[in-house]
Amino acid sequence: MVTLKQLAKELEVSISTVSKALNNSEEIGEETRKRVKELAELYNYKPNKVALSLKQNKTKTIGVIIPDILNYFLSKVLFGIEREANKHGYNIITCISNESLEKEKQSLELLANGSVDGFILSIAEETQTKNEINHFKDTISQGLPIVMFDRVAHDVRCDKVIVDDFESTYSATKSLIAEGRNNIVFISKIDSISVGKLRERGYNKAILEEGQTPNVLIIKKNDDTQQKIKQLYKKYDKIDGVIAADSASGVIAINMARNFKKKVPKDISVIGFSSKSVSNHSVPKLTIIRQHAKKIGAKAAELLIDRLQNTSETITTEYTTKIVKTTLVKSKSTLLQ
Amino acid sequence: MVTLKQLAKELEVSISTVSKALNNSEEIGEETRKRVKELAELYNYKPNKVALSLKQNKTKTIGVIIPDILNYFLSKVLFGIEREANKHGYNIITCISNESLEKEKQSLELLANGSVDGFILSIAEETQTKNEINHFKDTISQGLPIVMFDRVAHDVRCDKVIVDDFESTYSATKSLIAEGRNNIVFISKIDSISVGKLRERGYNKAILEEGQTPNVLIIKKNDDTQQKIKQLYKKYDKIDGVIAADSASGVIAINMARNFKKKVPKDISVIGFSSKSVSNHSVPKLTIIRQHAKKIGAKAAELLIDRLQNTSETITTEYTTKIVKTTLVKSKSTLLQ
DNA sequence: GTGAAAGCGCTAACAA
DNA sequence: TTGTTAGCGCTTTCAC
Repeated sequence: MVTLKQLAKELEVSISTVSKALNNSEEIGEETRKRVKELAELYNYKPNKVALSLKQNKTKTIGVIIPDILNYFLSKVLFGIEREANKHGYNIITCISNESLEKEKQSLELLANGSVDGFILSIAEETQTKNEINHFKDTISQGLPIVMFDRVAHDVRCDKVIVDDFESTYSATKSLIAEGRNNIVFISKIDSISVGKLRERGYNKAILEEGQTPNVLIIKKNDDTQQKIKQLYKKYDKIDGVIAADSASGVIAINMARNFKKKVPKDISVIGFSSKSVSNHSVPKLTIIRQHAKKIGAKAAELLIDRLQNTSETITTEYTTKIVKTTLVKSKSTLLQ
Repeated sequence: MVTLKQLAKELEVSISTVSKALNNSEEIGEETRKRVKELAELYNYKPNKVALSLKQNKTKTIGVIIPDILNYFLSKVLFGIEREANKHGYNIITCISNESLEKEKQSLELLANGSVDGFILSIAEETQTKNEINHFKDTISQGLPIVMFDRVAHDVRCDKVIVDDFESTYSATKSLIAEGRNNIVFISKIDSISVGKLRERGYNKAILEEGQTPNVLIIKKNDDTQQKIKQLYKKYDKIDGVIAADSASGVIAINMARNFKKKVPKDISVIGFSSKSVSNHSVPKLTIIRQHAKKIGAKAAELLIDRLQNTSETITTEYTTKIVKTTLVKSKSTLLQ
């Protein structure tokens, strides 16, 4: 990489002249500016990012910590973050906590050494079950702002972007009830995280309001989802509706239904929290609750960057919690229009 | 963040003393070392990463450019890269080219300003169709090593990690033939990228060797995969085998087969390039060609880091192409054991 | 055993 | 209009 020094030497001017010329300073004469720029162009000069970061005490880099990169929703949020960040000239350093508290702590500490200007994260499962939040508080008090999305800790004072998990599950359940279903089961592989619990509560509320009895199937990490759903259908042959809290269960519920001579959506309706591309995996396609993952990511990035750029009175600014509303996208796994 | 300067001031010693003490230099007296370390501990001192990078002219950061973060295989490779990189004390900056040549170029240029020590990437679709490779060559000649994985450019001299696409598709096709299938169709949504072409060739070779006629269904980006597969089944009712080049088509082929009263695997066998978790989306589960994505990522990271650390005679070192062999993982969508 | 000083690449206040 | 200098945080050589 060419440096200012080398350009200066070759042009026989001082380093600061070169620097100013390249930054279009009015101080520098037309003629010199032109010469400098030409040489810089020729050598494909690019200001050294590291030096700039050191000088300006900011890196234009965001640390993103996500629990699981193989989760479609989370990847999509990451996508949204990356795009929005890029738009504002920020890069992202990605760490994967792998649902582990320890790794999450490490990542936070490792990047809190000047590598990034702030964090965007979704909390690891272990962190949620152990209810640990001190590492977040420490980071924030070191002056590094955090924006949490999806799985958030309400006791940490920071910006947040969340989904209306409770309401959307409530109304999805209601819509199945409106179809005339009265044996609706709730299937969840994400029982242990906050959003999973919220969704279950939304389902419960809707069911109880109708005087029906909740029926919940929790699938654990190492369970065989197909087996579990098969057993469910075997045990309750009256099931006529499924609300799936995760992206796979809904698809599997549809595909498995045929083994029990249940026609979808004639005999049973299915709605899942999933994405368009996964909803394609079942025949008929799954009706989904879309979470607008990209938008969540973009919003999180926007909030963080706003905060980073309002250097002045960061302290006084109140923290925001933005709710990104879900959308029910109807496919052929449900009856209602 | 506390700096050496602040520690030095408080301890009433010089900055260099503090630095040396923290680095366990033998030059510094036992007593002083202890005092320094205690204060550093107290203030939770961490050496500023940016300053270190500037001083040592390396960032311990790897730039990763992937075409599509929503592709399960690519995300999984990213996971492998991240884990291996972390193990060696490296962080990763992720850029998503979104299959665009322009974005790929930009990312490369943007990070080639001292932000990273080298790159790991898989080539964007547009880059492959336009057969552009100069941006890679430029980056390498600037002294930033590149490791390519999966979709590689053979004309660029750099380390590569690839899958045995041709051979594995060839032998998967052969295995269906061995089951007695003689109307095997090849379905691909990744026609335009190098690996897609290799897989198709592997299929063709196996089919032609048996004197059968290849039958290929190409699905374009905006096509409805379910519709396409439905039409296929309608048009060729003799189909008794499917080789799917991408992760979704195999799953859909299975789930759609039932609409045509085809029993899987009695009447039709299906094999797809996919992952364990997606293979679960079909009933019965899809037999897959596993690509060991995490291993590919880990290997790529290993190759890059090796090269970065052999500072001495990088030039003389020959470039490696590592082939990570796939594994056929049998489920209930095929007959053979 | 400890400290002063240079230098990594850059910007910017100040001097000329 | 151009140059000198200091300084961002750190390591390291060399002097004391």
